[in-house]
Amino acid sequence: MTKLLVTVDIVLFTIRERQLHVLLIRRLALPFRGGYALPGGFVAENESLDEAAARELCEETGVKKVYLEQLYTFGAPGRDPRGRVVTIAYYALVPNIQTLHSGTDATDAAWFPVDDLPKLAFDHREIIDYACNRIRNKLNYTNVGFELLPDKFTLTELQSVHEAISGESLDKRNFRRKILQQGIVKPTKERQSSDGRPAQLYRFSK
Amino acid sequence: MTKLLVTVDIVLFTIRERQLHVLLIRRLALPFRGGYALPGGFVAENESLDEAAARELCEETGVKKVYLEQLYTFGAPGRDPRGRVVTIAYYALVPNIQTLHSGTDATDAAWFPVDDLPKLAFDHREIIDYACNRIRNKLNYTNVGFELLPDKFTLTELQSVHEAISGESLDKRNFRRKILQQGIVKPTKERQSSDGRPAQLYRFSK
DNA sequence: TCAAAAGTGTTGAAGATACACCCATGG
DNA sequence: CCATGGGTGTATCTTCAACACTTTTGA
Repeated sequence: MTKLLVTVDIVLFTIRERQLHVLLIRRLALPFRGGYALPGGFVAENESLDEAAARELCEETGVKKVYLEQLYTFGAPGRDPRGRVVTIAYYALVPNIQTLHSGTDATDAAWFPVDDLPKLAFDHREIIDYACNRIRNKLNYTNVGFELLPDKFTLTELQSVHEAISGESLDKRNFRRKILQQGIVKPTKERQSSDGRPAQLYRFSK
Repeated sequence: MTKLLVTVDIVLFTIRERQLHVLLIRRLALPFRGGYALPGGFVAENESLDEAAARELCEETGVKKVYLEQLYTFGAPGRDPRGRVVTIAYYALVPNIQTLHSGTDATDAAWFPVDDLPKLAFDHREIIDYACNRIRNKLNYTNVGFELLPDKFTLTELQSVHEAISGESLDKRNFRRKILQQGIVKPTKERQSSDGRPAQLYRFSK
């Protein structure tokens, strides 16, 4: 009946410059002071795990109302030098536009591409790897990609999200046919102009 | 930095009479004394979560060396009347032959078909439902079915495992073709006699 | 008129599904 | 010889993969 320290850690993903990025914060406190780590913290006595994850994410990054899902629980005895700490890992998805208000706990919060990460505190590297695998698999059987895009988006942007996550490039025609056949997006009346021909903007239709 | 009680609970599956069953134990202690619950118990200070799950499963049911995989972590504040308890749920698979040595903690350990469960303690019903969904999904992209069979088995037995888990009946010829094409089983030199024509025994080839 | 990205169909291969009869054994 | 479960092939449909040119806009 020993009690243990219980934390939540969150792998927050976004897409920037066609690459999958995760948010890391610089630690102010020991251990690993000055090192990079995932946002997270201790679970309070009277909150659910999901609530704790949402609260910590908001406190440390200012990010609210995001797609948040439990990932896996890590509890190897040696994973935290302070003692026995069990952490319930979550992952979260946000579109790129969100601005990051650094909260009180964390100093610098910064985005890193998942295939160019700095040295990480604790077992957070392992947690990120696990999250990357999960999101890759999830892409194959769900429409999780929309959580990484703004309300309105072009099909090319959606394709680019899929490519960033899977790491493989897709055929434009096959991709568009598949998405449109599924009927999970509907066109808006707007178009997006950039460099060449303006693109139709779509919206996710649940 | 409050410490919480941390437990593991294990959903142990097997197939009996062409139906998916789970193992439940009758509780000796309060709360829910005399009620049915999943095997499980507190995580000790110096063991990993996987170790805790394997240990508790062995202590309460005598079952060793099984397929064991972490499922999900349940931690709603009101889920245990004794106070705040976070549980890391696991699921495990065993062939039917295993005999159950009731350990010291548990009295009656008994198998129940998953679609005819008694009233359960805590949120264990929710945990079992979650585990059933996981194993059903897992069947589609892995060879998890073999864990529920003895070393040697017939293709009809394997098919029956798939049918018990998915709840749908499969075409014999299509099923056999798919399994044999995958090359994941190899025939042994033995056959199994029962009522009609003896069946070829196969072995799983990693 | 040029550069840049959007948009659009067809064909072939592979995989999934539906379907019915003969075979080997024990009693 | 009969009951019981084991074992086998084919035709069709659906799904996935490969592949290149025309269109619209802004500069």
